[in-house]
This record gives sequence, structure tokens and C-alpha cells, in this order.
Amino acid sequence: MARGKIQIKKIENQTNRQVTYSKRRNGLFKKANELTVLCDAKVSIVMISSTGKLHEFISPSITTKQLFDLYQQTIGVDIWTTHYEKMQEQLRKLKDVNRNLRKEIRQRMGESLNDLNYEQLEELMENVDNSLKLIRERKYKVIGNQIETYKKKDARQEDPYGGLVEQEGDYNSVLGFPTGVPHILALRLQPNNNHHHHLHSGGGSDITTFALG
Amino acid sequence: MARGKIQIKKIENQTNRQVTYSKRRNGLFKKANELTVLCDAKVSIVMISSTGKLHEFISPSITTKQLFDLYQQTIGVDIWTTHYEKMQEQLRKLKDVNRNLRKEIRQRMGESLNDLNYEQLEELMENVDNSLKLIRERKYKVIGNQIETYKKKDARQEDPYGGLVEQEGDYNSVLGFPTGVPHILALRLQPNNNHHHHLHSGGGSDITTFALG
DNA sequence: AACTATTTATAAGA
DNA sequence: TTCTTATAAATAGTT
Repeated sequence: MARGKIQIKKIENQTNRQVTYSKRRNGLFKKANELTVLCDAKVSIVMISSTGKLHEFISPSITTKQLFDLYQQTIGVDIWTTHYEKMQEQLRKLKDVNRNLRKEIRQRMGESLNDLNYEQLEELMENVDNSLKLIRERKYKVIGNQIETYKKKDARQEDPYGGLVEQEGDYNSVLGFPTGVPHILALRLQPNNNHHHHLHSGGGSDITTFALG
Repeated sequence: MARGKIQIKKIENQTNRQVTYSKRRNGLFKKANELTVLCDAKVSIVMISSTGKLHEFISPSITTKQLFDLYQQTIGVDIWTTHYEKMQEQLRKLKDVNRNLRKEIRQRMGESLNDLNYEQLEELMENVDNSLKLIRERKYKVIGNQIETYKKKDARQEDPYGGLVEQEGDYNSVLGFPTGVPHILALRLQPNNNHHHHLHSGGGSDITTFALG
């Protein structure tokens, strides 16, 4: 637009292209800002250069996320909200299920029995009684095996809880048991091995530059 | 920029503002398109006018969603991704807890005892035995009350399970017990009194909802 | 980064 | 709205 008209087609010279990108980007952002002020509008510009750098302009009165939300609200394009809400629903359901499971356990432990009528109590009792027999059987079998083992090698019984007890705190906090957390719960724990960490970026300008990973 | 310089400040005359918005929007989009072609860049512009109308420009080589995804990938870590991943972590934990609770129940029922050694089995046995006593006590108390009730009014015992059994199928699917689901499980269900029907996401999920009392 | 000859955008009027 | 046009602004090529 000066010193000669140009054709609107890709600038093949890499350096030239970079320079033009920089100049015109500034021009575009300036125009966007003027539009914002003059017309009381909200504008978001996101651009990615051919070298992969990301630049953005956003009107001072709004955040990019807010404008994205508005965008999908208006256009109806599903960007992330649906997925997000599905996850929330899933979380809610899992919490419900866990609550029921905890109640089940409490009742099997002889707590929270107020909701059960006589027949239900009788059935629960029979069930628990039967369970007790199964566990006793198993115990006898294990003690039998253990005796065999003692005969074979020098048996050591240092930590029968397999180091799992140390995570009891975590588990209980997740469970949110009010009081008297039964010791037995600690036995079921699986160790948590995978941890994730993420980068954080800062910034406060209306126009920002980020490099793409 | 013609027929007189203007101050960059909000145009108070509504009509004038609209006209300027329209003109400058076209100008901005034209510039954006030129930038796209000349510099091989990807550009997204989303604008909302003071009257609430939304307009967008997007480079031909990309969709708005794709560019938004790129944006959040690069910048939105703080805005969105962190929260999202926290939820995923939370979901994972809840599923773990869920699994542990189910195992707890199965062990209390005399199943899946292979992981327990003698001492653990003994502790479990004592615990279940103690629970059994508590349940028996409660049962006696309830039958006592029931007899009292019989004396007062004509007692009817139509459905001792309070209509709860019919939900067994749902509950079992939640628990995901492999075989021989004990009848007792159905007893823990509370009838769904509050008809706040939540949206249900499609089937196939390993999670099912039921309302708690 | 500056400069500047030109092109382009556009404010105001029709 | 759209067209016109005088003028402000943007910018391509150069330094």
C-alpha cells in the first residue's frame, strides 16, 4: 500500500513475510482497539503466525474466555461446556454412589440401622452371619498354609498391613468419614503412583504473545 | 480518517456509531484476510457490537474451534485446562475410592479374601462378628417395638421391602458385581421421593444415578 | 527501526 | 443503506 501496490498472495520471502506480519498485526490491533473505543464493542483477535507464534488482542472490558463463552453461547458451537458439564454430572453421580457404598458398609458394621425394618435386619443379619462363616473358613485355610510355610522357611511377620496404613489419612479424607473410621478400611488401599504437573503462565496485558509448544 | 480527523473516543450518536461499526468491521475483516493470505497466518476475530450482535472472521485454513483449542492449549492452561484436569483427577480418585469401597463390601461378605493374611482375616472376622452382634441387638429392639405397634393398631405387613427391591437391578449395575449379587444389597436403597429429575447422559457409562433419601 | 511515496481506509456529506 | 470524495492512516519498499 505504498511505494507500489502489492498482490494479496503469500509472500514467499521468509524475512519479508515476518516483517509484514509484524507491521500488519500492529495495524490490525490498532484498528481493533479504535473499534472497541469508538463503537463500544468487544473484540477478540487471536492469530498464529506461520512460525507458530500466537498473538492476541482483547478488548479491555472483557476476557478472552468470557468472549469465547459468549461465542459458543451465541453460535451454539460446543467448545467445551458440554464436556465440562458431563464431567460435573459424572462427579456428582460417583459421589452419590460412594455415599451409598459407605452406607452399605456402615450397615454391615452395625451402624446406621435405623432405616431398616425387622425383615431387612433379619436378612442383613443372616447375610453377615454367612459372611462370617466364609471368613472363618478362609482363616482356617490360611493358618493351615502358614503352618506349612513355617515348616519350609523361617517366617517373618513384620508389617502385616503391607505399608498401606500410612495412606489411611488420604483415604479417610476422601471418604469423609465423620468419626470412628474403622481400621479395616486401611487394608483396602491401593498406592497412588501417577502424579501430574502443569506449567503456569502469567501476564496482564491486553495484547500478549505466547510461543506454541 | 477522512473529511476531518476524529478523536478515538466513544461515538455518542447511536446511528453514527452503528454506521462506523459496520464500516470499520468490514475494514478490519479485510485487513485480517489480507494478513492471512500474505503472511500465511491463522486469524480469528470475534466481535460483539454495543447492540449485542456477534460477528466473526476466521481464516479459511482453520475453524474457530480449532483455533480456540490451540488458544487454550497455549494460554488457557490457567483459565481452563487446570480446572479440567483437576476434575479428571478427582474423577479418577472417586473411581478408586469406589473400587476400594466395593472391595471392602465384598470382603465383608466373605469374598475376595485372597489378599488378606491371617492377621487381617482375624481382624476382619472379629469386626464382622462384632457387627453381627450390633445388628442382632438392633433386631431385637425393632421386634420389640413392632410388638408394641401390633398392640396399638392393626398392623399390616404388605411389602416388607418397601418397594425397594424393584430398584435392585439399577443398584447392582452400579456396583458392578460380577456374579451372585446378594439380595441384601437391595435393602440399602432409599426410595426416590424428590422428583427433581436430573438430566441423564446416554447409556454405556459405568456410572448410574439414584437418588438418596 | 526510520523514512516516505503511495495505496488504502474512512468521515462526512449526498 | 450505499456512493462519493477529501483527507487521514497504513504500509511496501528502501535506508
